[in-house]
Amino acid sequence: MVRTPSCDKSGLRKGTWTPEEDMKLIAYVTRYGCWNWRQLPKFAGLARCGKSCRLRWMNYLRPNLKRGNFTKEEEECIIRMHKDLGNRWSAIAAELPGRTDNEIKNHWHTTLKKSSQQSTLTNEEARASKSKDKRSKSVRDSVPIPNNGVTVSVTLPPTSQISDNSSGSLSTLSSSSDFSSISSDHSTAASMENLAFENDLSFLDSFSESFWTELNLDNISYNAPCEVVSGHSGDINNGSFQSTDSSQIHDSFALSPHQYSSRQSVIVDNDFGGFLDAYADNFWTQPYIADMSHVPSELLAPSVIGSEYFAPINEYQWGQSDLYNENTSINVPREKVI
DNA sequence: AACCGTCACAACCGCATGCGA
DNA sequence: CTCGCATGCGGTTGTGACGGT
Repeated sequence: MVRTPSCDKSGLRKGTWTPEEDMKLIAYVTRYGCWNWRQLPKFAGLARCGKSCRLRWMNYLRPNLKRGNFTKEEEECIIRMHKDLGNRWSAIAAELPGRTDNEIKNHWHTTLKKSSQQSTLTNEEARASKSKDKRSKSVRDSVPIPNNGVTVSVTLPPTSQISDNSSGSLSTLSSSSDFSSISSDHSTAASMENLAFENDLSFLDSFSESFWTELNLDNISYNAPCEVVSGHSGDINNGSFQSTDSSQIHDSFALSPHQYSSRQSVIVDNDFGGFLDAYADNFWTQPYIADMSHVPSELLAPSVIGSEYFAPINEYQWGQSDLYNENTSINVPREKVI
């Protein structure tokens, strides 16, 4: 089967995203959702391939992403699940809300993998020492041998307690006998042996206390006090929005004090530094308005032709219109609420 | 100060999979 | 059933920051 290239190589930007690009993507996805990643960059005014946009959104710009250092609990979870699942990063990420598979994968390769290997070695050393101890004990039965492999007993909750959706998708180590999906590096003898030490995370203690200092950036994730706008729950991209309190969510634009007067009226604040500051502090309470001047008028949300009126986003509803269907390429995403 | 190696992270690439025409 | 498209996934690469020499 011939596959058309996902990226038209000509004229498309690659590499690091600029704040301006981020802003355009955020503005577009916030407003219209990701109805079609491939078409999206065209309408969002981005010289990127859809794949790049999707990656950027999923791995970096999504509102409920937890950024910053991994907590001890998260790392323990990753390590344990990696033992269980191997390199199935997306499955691991599913158990860690706010973390992306890419983030977990990177963290594994840069930090946890070494620690895990170190742990394996330590365990083997400990075992070797133990067996040596046994043997010598049987011979001498008196001289104590210091155990270099520090073994700290860590009681971990069973997988099912980590996340309530683990049933079915994950199996605990004890019940999992099929490691066929486990990657090669995991299926090494050492790793397989290490399976026997599933709860032995002694290596974690080799890190200094400061290592575990949590840079808790939860506040960055969306947590705006708000109320729901009827018709949708703010669910962009399959549940990206999750309010952390009992309040419900509506479009970020609905919170906006800004009223803009024309389709061509655009970026409220061209200060990208300010944009990033806003992103860090109260991102989802601040409006970002994309330059839609390049978008054909018929593709934009309804506006009153001939007037300067362009309806704020909270006047539209998600999923209420037959015109909006994420499986189609028709990109009139919302209908106006009369 | 300059160079170099390492680390962490963002982004890219190719393949797999699901789905609709 | 085949084909083509959209998206997901995991491996790999690129790059900037940082510390050591």
